[in-house]
Amino acid sequence: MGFKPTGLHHRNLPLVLLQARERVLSYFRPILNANGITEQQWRIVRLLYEARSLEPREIVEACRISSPSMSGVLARMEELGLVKRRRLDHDQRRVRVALTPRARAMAARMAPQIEATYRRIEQQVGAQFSGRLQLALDQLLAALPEYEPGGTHAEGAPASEEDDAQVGVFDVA
Amino acid sequence: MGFKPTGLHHRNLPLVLLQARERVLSYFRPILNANGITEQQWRIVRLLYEARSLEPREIVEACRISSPSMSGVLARMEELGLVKRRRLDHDQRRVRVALTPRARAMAARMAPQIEATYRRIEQQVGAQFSGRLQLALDQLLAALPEYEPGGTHAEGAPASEEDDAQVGVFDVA
DNA sequence: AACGATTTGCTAATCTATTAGTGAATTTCC
DNA sequence: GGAAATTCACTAATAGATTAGCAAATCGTT
Repeated sequence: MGFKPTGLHHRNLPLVLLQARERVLSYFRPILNANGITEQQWRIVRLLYEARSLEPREIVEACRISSPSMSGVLARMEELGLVKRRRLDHDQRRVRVALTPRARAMAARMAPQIEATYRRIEQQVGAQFSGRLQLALDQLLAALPEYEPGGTHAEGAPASEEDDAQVGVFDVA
Repeated sequence: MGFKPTGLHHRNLPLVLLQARERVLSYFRPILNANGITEQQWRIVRLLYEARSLEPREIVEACRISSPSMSGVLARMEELGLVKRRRLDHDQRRVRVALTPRARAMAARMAPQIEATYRRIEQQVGAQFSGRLQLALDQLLAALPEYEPGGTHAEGAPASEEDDAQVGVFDVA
């Protein structure tokens, strides 16, 4: 048989995750475009819509936007009148970011469209499957610590092939 | 209770997928960096390592890199001696891309490291869970068609809340 | 109080993404 | 056979990612 010995037996998991993300995102992109907002900007708007105000490093962590990028993103958003930044009194290094009333109004206007889109997606793939996928991703993030190239101390409890029945959520009948 | 009526009841699924992808990718990034190759370049190298030669539009589709980006990416890779491009005789528009021997050697050298990293990840999260997550992502991609803003014709069989038992793979006991 | 180390936000340079648009070659339809 | 539409690769402009590095403020220790 035309078997090619590439030695790569595993699928490209980061690529599959990228494909899944882009597929889902294709349903939301029209909403973002209609509101003249980028993907990253929406992640920040949505976060601040629920958290009221945060510091840049917290937004960086939650939205997975790199610190250098965040600087420019927040500057543009302030320019657009979406957020306002103010220095903290007791620590002049730090900054507090919050949505402007205009941005809050936009988020309130977008929320029902976003929710309706999630319902549409759940209709396509099944609500139960959708929920279980969410859970699976959460479990992955919980079980798989961020890898740091220099870190010699192994964190997180490794789950072996034998004892992963304790994970439980995806057990088949 | 301090309940905030934001109207956003669903988690940010694209963000969770992004977090999962970046978490997994953090394990592979050192390998890519050690070989002086970017993420996108590795996706292309890996694809061509198994497919021998492809046309740009096929690589665009498989690697989720936009067509305009692909032009620059391939030009840089050709500059670096990773790929070679040649026009097709019977159709002067089209191009055929293949790895150089040097790039094939690099891929062969990287393959065992990549595989070892997958085994390490499976040790952390459990091999069964890892396999089921792969399946879940494949099912999502199969059940959820790409959304196109102008498309009036609904494709793909929608799975309702009631009949999603047919999905089967994630059924609990 | 002062020193060094850390944290925080920022800038700079290079690469990639996104969107729009151009030109050339091919296919389709008449 | 020829015109129109489509396909394909590429270019240009703006935004974001990545890496490295910097200055200022704070913290910890002495």
